Amino acid sequence: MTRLSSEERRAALVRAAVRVIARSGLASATTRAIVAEARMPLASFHYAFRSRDEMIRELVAFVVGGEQFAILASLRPGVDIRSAIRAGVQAYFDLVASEPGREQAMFELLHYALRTPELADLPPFQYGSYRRVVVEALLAGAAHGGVEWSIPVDDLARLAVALTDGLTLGWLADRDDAAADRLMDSMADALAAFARPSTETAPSASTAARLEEHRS
Amino acid sequence: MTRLSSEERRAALVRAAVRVIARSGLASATTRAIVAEARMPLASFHYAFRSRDEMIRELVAFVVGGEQFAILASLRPGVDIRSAIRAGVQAYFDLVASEPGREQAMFELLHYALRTPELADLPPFQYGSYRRVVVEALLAGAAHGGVEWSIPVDDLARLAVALTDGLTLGWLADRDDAAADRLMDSMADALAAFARPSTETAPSASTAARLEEHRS
DNA sequence: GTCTATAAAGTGATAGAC
DNA sequence: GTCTATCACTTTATAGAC
Repeated sequence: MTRLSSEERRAALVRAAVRVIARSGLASATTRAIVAEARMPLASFHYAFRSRDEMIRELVAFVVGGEQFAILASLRPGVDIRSAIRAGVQAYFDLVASEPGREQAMFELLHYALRTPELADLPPFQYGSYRRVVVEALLAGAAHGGVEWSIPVDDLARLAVALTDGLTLGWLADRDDAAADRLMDSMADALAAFARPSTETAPSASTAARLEEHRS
Repeated sequence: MTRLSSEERRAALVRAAVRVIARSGLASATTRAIVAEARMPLASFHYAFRSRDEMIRELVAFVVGGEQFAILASLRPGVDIRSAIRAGVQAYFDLVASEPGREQAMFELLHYALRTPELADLPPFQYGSYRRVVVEALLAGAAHGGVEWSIPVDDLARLAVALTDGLTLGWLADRDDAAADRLMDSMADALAAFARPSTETAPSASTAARLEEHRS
């Protein structure tokens, strides 16, 4: 093994931890369970990480960064904004339904971080990251649909994230697929109600302006 | 002490556990921490409860039952439905903001129950209970405001619960009061959009009919 | 450098003295 | 009935053999 294995070991432990947490919950993700999943001896854990919390910090950054392509990948140009939103929400929900443990893990990590002072910076990072993805999707959707948003896109993103969180929690609680389907219809209606026909002749210029505004 | 103290002890331990969980999280709510909070010897815990999970089961029923008066108490007859919704959401949020640990505790209990097969019936009970309260509030609000809902009230309640869950999680993550305020405006707009002028001449009759329908 | 073996501090649950 | 004392086990983290 080369010296590079130190960095690789950290990554392997993080990936193993993600699997353990998704399968059995954060409380079951002991250092023993993680090294067993990664097929390593116990001491390797503290060889790679100073503490369990240090690994969790790296794990959150890893998972939050990776989770966000599904929605963006579901964007389809040329459809009306209500359909685009409905499809995007469906894509997110399909991801949740196909791997519920993964989404449960994200919530468990949030609540653990909220209770751990050393990890206090993770929740704002996690939700800031969610909103940034949704802002991009909303701007792209508006541009494709020839509409503009009647409230600041940051505020609309907050609403959309709140809705998806609520959708997820409600479905995790009772696993009612039909109810989730109806809820997604309502979500699409509610969000699309904030769209109005674009006043700009060049939609892309409007989009660029909002992007600039968002960067401030 | 009379024989009644057995029942009282259970209640005292549950109340102590609620305080410990709200203050320090579910993971810190060990049997030792709970009996210390209740000023009891350790053995009293297993004298009152067969196991820690048995107490958590009783705790969830206790807290879910008690949490629900704030929204209903905020109902004000005679105002338009959008204002009524906005005020109800604000009342809920004020409760969350005044005691964030309590709401965090509800989420932690949900996720713990989702990971504990013996407690699998608690999440549906918890969210069913939330929705039942919101259904009542929505029906009362519609009756007072002279409107009716354009989608089944059960579905609208699901949307409302999703929104409040998302509002709570987002605020817990970054504690942005101003953003929460704007989000509550959007929530009220979104929910009020599902109201339309009542077609019935007697709103109370319509309300009674829907209540009957809901009981089926 | 790597890992076995162990330390030190918790945990839920009980046996047995009062 | 009540509670002290303790069991059996698990946890994170590390010392020290290889």
